[in-house]
Amino acid sequence: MIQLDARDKAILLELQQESRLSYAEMGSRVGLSPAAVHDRVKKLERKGVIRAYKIQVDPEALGLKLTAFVAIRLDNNFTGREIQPGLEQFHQIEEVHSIAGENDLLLKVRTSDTKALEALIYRIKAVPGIARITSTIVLSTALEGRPLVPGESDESIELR
Amino acid sequence: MIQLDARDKAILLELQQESRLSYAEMGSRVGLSPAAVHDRVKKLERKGVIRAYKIQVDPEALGLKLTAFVAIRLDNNFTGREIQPGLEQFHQIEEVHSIAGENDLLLKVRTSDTKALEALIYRIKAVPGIARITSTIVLSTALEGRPLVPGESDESIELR
DNA sequence: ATTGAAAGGGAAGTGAT
DNA sequence: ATCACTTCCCTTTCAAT
Repeated sequence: MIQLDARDKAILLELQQESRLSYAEMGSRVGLSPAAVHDRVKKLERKGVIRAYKIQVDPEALGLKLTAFVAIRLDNNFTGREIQPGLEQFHQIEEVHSIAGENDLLLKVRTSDTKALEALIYRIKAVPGIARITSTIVLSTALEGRPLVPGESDESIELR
Repeated sequence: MIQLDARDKAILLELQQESRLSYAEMGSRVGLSPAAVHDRVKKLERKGVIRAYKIQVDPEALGLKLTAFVAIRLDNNFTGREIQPGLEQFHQIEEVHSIAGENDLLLKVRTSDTKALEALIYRIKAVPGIARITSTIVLSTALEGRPLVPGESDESIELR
């Protein structure tokens, strides 16, 4: 695993919230010179810790007023890996997770409305290997896109 | 709702994948001058279509090797809104959705391992109003952080 | 990791179509 | 509303210490 010191973590935390900060501004926040911050950021990019620079868009502004989680159970002779290409074609699918439990896949999807969700579900059902679909509609989203905080190796010691 | 033309959508699609593009580069991609792109981006920021500029971090690099979805059922006399402040304190919670169905809330959480997840679940259980927790562990993630594509108002016509 | 210098890009204003 | 151009200033980038 990659070693990150407190300053790397501080930099990552800042950039997860506002990636357009100048190196000077970042430097004064974490206590480093602009060039030093620059070096660290470039290293984090090279190591793949920073995967991409993106914008977060308001889904509603794009007309995507409905979010849903779609759980999929596969036929016994299919794997998630085989199904995946058939799912990628649907741009409404934002995430695809392989999961443990009753179902095999969990998708996060966004559509304009229930009608579009219905259409999407029918098309997903047509993908070979899919046995059952269970959809859960999101009524509202309280938190989303929170910055990831590095896992402390001793988070569990508070269990007693 | 905000009106977005084809060029706005093209700009948003590009920025969702790479937000550090120069206005010159963006302009040549969508067929506009740098200044025109600049104007549009600023407008999209002002309208709130662009919510934030962020980096996407590799969770594993931060030691977050476990992702899970935690479904919560509330006691009948509690609402999701009342519970939310009690959940925000846990930085391991990346998303909180209020949902329809058997459960009331669906959380996306990230921890370093199963032990840390166990500790988190116990602490969530201590939040007043929470009746039952059902956790689903993510085995692998095939897709995540896909760009949102504007919802076409006629997506459902393919249903027949 | 800091300093300093050079190159590039962003922001804002202008006038014109 | 877009374009082409110009200006200034900040930022990025890379060299050297």
